[in-house]
Order: sequence, then structure tokens, then C-alpha cells
Amino acid sequence: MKLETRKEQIIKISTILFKEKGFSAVTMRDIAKAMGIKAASLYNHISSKQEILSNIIIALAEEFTEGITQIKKASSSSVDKLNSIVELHVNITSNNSFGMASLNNDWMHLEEKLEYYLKLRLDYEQDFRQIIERGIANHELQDSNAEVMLFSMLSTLRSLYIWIPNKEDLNPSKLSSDLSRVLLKGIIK
Amino acid sequence: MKLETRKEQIIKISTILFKEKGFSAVTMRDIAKAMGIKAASLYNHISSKQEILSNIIIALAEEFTEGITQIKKASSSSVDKLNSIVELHVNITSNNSFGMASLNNDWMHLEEKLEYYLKLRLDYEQDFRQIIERGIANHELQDSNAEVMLFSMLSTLRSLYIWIPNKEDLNPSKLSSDLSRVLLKGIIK
DNA sequence: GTCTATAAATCGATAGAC
DNA sequence: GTCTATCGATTTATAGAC
Repeated sequence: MKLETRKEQIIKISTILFKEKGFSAVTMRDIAKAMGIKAASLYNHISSKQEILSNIIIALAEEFTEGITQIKKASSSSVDKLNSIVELHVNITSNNSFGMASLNNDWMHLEEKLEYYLKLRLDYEQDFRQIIERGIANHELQDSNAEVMLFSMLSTLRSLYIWIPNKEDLNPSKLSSDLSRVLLKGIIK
Repeated sequence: MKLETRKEQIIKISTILFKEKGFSAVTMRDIAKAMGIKAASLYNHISSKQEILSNIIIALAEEFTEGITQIKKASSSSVDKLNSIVELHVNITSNNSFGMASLNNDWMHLEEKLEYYLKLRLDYEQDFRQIIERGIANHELQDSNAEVMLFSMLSTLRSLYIWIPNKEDLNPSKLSSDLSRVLLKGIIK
């Protein structure tokens, strides 16, 4: 059992509040109240509200970057790489579904780290796109609009945070395989 | 060419600002500045910031409700109904991609209209779910997890607002058919 | 590490002149 | 229909006692 620092506790509680109302609508007093202390006391552990948001978003973005870097250099088929990407999203979102809300909806409120975040996101999308394009080139995937395929998969995977917390009986590996089947093979008979 | 009332102009500009930074981070002074007037002058046309948000979200939610009501009572196949739902989302989002951001991300800041919005959303999802379940029952669709199918389609369709404005050469009917193919038939060969 | 107190800025909204 | 002026509440953040 890891001992949580006070800073980690603040970030954890803020993550929950940010998902409920969004970063801009949550006040330092809201965070303090949820911690059971006064707002001024927060500043002994974090330097600003902005720092809390940065911690949440950048940590997640870097997890995705690490994940796709591993997938990219594996020697598996394109389809298996796509399956691994689905697994990556399901796993990260299962462990931090609250934080995924900030990553998706509050990234524009980043300040110093905004540029860095945008680079990570762009690189991730480019790696994902390349896996799809190679799948088309080597005839594993249908020869249709790669951009629509990318958009469709990424939209579903990025929305997992809305859905996962409502599935009390969540089994990540079953969800990954169900989702892979639907995303890759469609739903029609 | 329709003449826009001042109120409609305010709502239109607010919609753009809300998409950029979210409802909570946009001030009445921001809206006024974009209109070229002072904040106090806004109150001659709207009664509160809240009223602007309600107008944006409820109008869109009702469009979706009307759309699926028509689709539901058509005598077409389940697959054709799903195609119509894709078209519905592409059309509404093409006409108001900015407003779709508020619908997706700022609905929780509704006050008096929150309950009404939640009912419209729940009913919509229930209609959508029923179309999928009937498709499975009559063997048009694969006999797998209906909830995952619903989630996957809905996530992609709800995210269209992020993507559509970046496709300068957008052809709604081509997008609808590309998207239907990917969502229904998958991407694998 | 938490508190009280408060600074300095900004918020939504109103009053009243033009 | 827009303005200036301003109210009262609320915001992030700091100072300094304990």
C-alpha cells in the first residue's frame, strides 16, 4: 500500500471534482472543502490551481505516449497493434476515468504545458494513423477512408471515461475484446 | 436571407466562445467584446448567461429528439434506421458544430432546464438502444453486446463536432456514407 | 500543516443617463 | 440599444500567527 503525499491527495480529489463540473467551475474552496481543510492550506502543497490541472493531464498524456511507443515497435500485425491500442485505452481509463475527463475537455486551460500537451497529442494521432495506413497497404484493412477509421476509433476510445464508471461489473479484458470486435469487425451480420 | 435578431446574434457568438473555452470560462465581458458592445448592453436582449446556454443546448437536444422520432416510426430495416441516425448526427453537427460542444461538455451547468435535458437524452438513448436490439433480434446485426455497439456508435457520432470543422472540404452525404460503412461493417478485411 | 485575515482582481448583474 | 458607473459576491493567491 503506497503512502500518498498530501499533494497526491489534492490532485486525486481535484480530478473527481474537475470531471463533475469542469476545471473552470471548480474553485480552490471546493477542493479544500473536499479535503476537509481551508483553501489557503492547499498552497502549502501546490503552487496554483493550474499546477493541479497540469499534473492530471500531462501524466495521462505521457502514459499514452509510452503505450503507443511500445506498440509501434512491436513486430505484430496491424490488426494486433490496433487491438493493443484498444487495450491501452481501456487500461488507462479504467485506472483513471476521472482524469480522462480533464484530458478530453480541459486541456485548453493548460498554460505553460499547453504546447507540450499538443505535441504529445499530435504525435500520438500520427502514430495511430500510420498503423492504420500500413494495415491498408498490406491488405489487412479495407481500402477505404483511413481518416474516418482513425476518427471513429479514437472518438470511441476517448469517450470511454464517460461510460466505464457506470459499468459496475467492469472486466477490462472482456471490455477490450468486445470493443475490439465492434470497432474492427463492425456490428452488421 | 433571414434577419437575425440581436438575441440570436448574441447566442451565435456565445456558441463559438463556449466551444473554445467552455461555458464557465467565458465571461459576459468576453461575449460583449466579441459583439462590439459593453457587457451591460447584453442584458437588454437576454436575461442571464444561463439563458444563453439553455437556448444553445435545448434547441439542439430537441432537434435530435425530432429526428429520432421520425426514424423510429419509419417502416425501414434496422440497418437503414442506423444509417438514418448517422445522417441525423452528421447533418445537425454540420449546421452547428460549435453548439455541439456545449451540448456535450456543458450540459451540467444547466439549471432550470437540466432535468428536461436529461430526459431528452435518456429517451434518445433508449430509442437508439431499441433499434439496435431489434436489429439483433431479427438477425440483421451480430448477436453480441448491444450496449457496446450503442456506446461505440454514440461516442463517434457525439464527437463529430471536434472533427467536422477541420474538414474544409466537407461533403455531408459522403461523410455519412463513409461513417456508416466504418461503424456498421468495421474496418477489417 | 493548518489557520484567520485579507489583498487584488474579476465575476454576473443592475441603475439610470442618453 | 448602448453607455458609464457601480454593487455585492466570489475568485486566486499571499502574509503571518500558531
